[in-house]
Amino acid sequence: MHAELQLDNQVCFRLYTAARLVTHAYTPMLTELGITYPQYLVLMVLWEKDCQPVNDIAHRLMLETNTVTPLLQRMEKLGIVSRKRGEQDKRQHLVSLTAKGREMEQKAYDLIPAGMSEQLASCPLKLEDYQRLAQELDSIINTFKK
Amino acid sequence: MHAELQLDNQVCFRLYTAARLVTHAYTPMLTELGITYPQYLVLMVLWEKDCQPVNDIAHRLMLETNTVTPLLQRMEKLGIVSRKRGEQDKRQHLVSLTAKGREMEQKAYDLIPAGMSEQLASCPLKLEDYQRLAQELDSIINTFKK
DNA sequence: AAAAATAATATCGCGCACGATATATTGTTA
DNA sequence: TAACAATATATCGTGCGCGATATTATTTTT
Repeated sequence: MHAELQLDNQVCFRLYTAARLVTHAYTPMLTELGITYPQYLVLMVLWEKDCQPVNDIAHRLMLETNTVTPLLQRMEKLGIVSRKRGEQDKRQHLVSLTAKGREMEQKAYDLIPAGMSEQLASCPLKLEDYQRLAQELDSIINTFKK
Repeated sequence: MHAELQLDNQVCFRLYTAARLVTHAYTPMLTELGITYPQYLVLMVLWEKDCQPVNDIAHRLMLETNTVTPLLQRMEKLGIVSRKRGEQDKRQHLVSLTAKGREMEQKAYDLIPAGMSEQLASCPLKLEDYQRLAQELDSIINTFKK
């Protein structure tokens, strides 16, 4: 009977559930693009700045490289990124978008914002709520990041 | 150059990251208990009400049964839950805590709130922020749940 | 410059999470 | 009551996510 151990009092459980459900809401659009949500995150990183080493991508997404490496290998098989050894530092693997990977930006822009805002129509939160939510999540992320 | 596709503008990426990092913060305490975070969630469900069918546990955690079944099988191997066929409905598997599973509630109470509040000390959010955050996450969860 | 430490990436193993499918039991309908 | 639909759970395959460890290349120290 410890109130601290009740599921309904857990912010972490809500984060865990909200993240799963919102990520899941992306899948119809992402399936049309032929990718998963983590792969979409990698694409966003590369659309911002092409040709980055594995470490930089991992840091940007706050993931371990042993998560990102297999992710990139799968994306390479899909033909959306290519990897080549660094010239000055041969330990690095530089990851670049292929033509297909670059073209997916426009498709994503056509599908995803519309698809998500449609699903969010019934959500009572307003723009300012999302902005504050983003700030509070950033506080939490900063508290726990290494 | 689509602002909608920039990582920094994504609430979903923040949810995904915050959930990962906060869950990760539980691991030192959970390792001491010998369980994982999803297993801890199942325990919280059973501490609230012992002896539940797989479906009820899955609904409470908003997970699919094909996620929960293997989770429970692992927990059975660990000796923290037991499963028996339902009497009136032989399709059901009723999941109950073992003595070990029940004893873990006190251990969890001793370890987890203290361990988490220690790590949260440097987080600028106040009690009222967490309460509003919980409400907003509930709005999001309600919007996307089936 | 050889040896040791560090850094970048990869590999392995395990536990989720879930779509698709299978199996057994119960409920419903013709 | 026999056929059919629905329900509860399980199994299988794939993709994360990460701790532990390995490999190769670079940097630092002796």
